[in-house]
Amino acid sequence: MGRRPCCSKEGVKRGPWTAQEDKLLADYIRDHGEGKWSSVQKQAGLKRCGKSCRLRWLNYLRPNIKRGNITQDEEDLIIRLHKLLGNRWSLIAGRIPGRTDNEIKNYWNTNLCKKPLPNNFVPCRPSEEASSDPQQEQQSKAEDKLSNVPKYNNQNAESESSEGSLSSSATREEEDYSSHDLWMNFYTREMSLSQFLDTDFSNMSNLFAGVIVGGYSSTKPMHDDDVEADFGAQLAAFTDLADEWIM
DNA sequence: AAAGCCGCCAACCGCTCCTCG
DNA sequence: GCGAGGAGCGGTTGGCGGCTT
Repeated sequence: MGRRPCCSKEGVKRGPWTAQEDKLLADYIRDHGEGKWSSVQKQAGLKRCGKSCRLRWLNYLRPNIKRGNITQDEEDLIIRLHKLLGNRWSLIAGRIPGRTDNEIKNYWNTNLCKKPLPNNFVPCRPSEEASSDPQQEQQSKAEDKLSNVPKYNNQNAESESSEGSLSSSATREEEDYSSHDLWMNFYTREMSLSQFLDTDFSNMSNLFAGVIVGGYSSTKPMHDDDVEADFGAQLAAFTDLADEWIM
């Protein structure tokens, strides 16, 4: 295949993990804690590279991991978060207690990617030509900015979920918000994060809403500098507010 | 029964980001 | 400021099991 192994050292084992290897890794992390992956190989007596150990721990051995059976609520949340964050699987996973980025990514690619989603939302990978499109480039910058949003810790995520408004049975606001109204309600805390994420952004016209809806869709107009400036300001405010979510 | 196909998912790779000296 | 090494992330691959022909 021509692929270079991630660990060039001789004697580093690859492929499926055995129960014995799992035990060695789990014991090591129990005694020494997470991190220092590069020293795991030496100190735990594993013939695995640090990256492999880290992946195995995060995706399989870590406590409180839920496996399989993605619920309808979780699926709804994944769709909404993907709408908001794009392919930021680790960010999405950070907001869904017990799920790993790898599992969510796999679930998306094998299930949700095939499902028809509302509006003009394009859930799968961005098209190749996107990078050469100025509008797409602007959006890409916006997504980069959004990627700075820090992780929403699990307790917060759970408390959000427990409010019930993230569930599929949540009652949607019938109002056709302008994005400004939406933004002011969210900003003044009259609207919770759950309600914010539950909003039907497709009814909104301006760029901010477009980015939230958009993911990788390419239908957003970009006409003049004022619109761009407004978009930038809202996006910056959004990022700042996101910082507060985890406080 | 067997061969081929397909979907799922664990694991790997390459890249970027972060930290530290 | 810069480079090296480690950590983390997203895209991709490949093995395996189930299904179809």
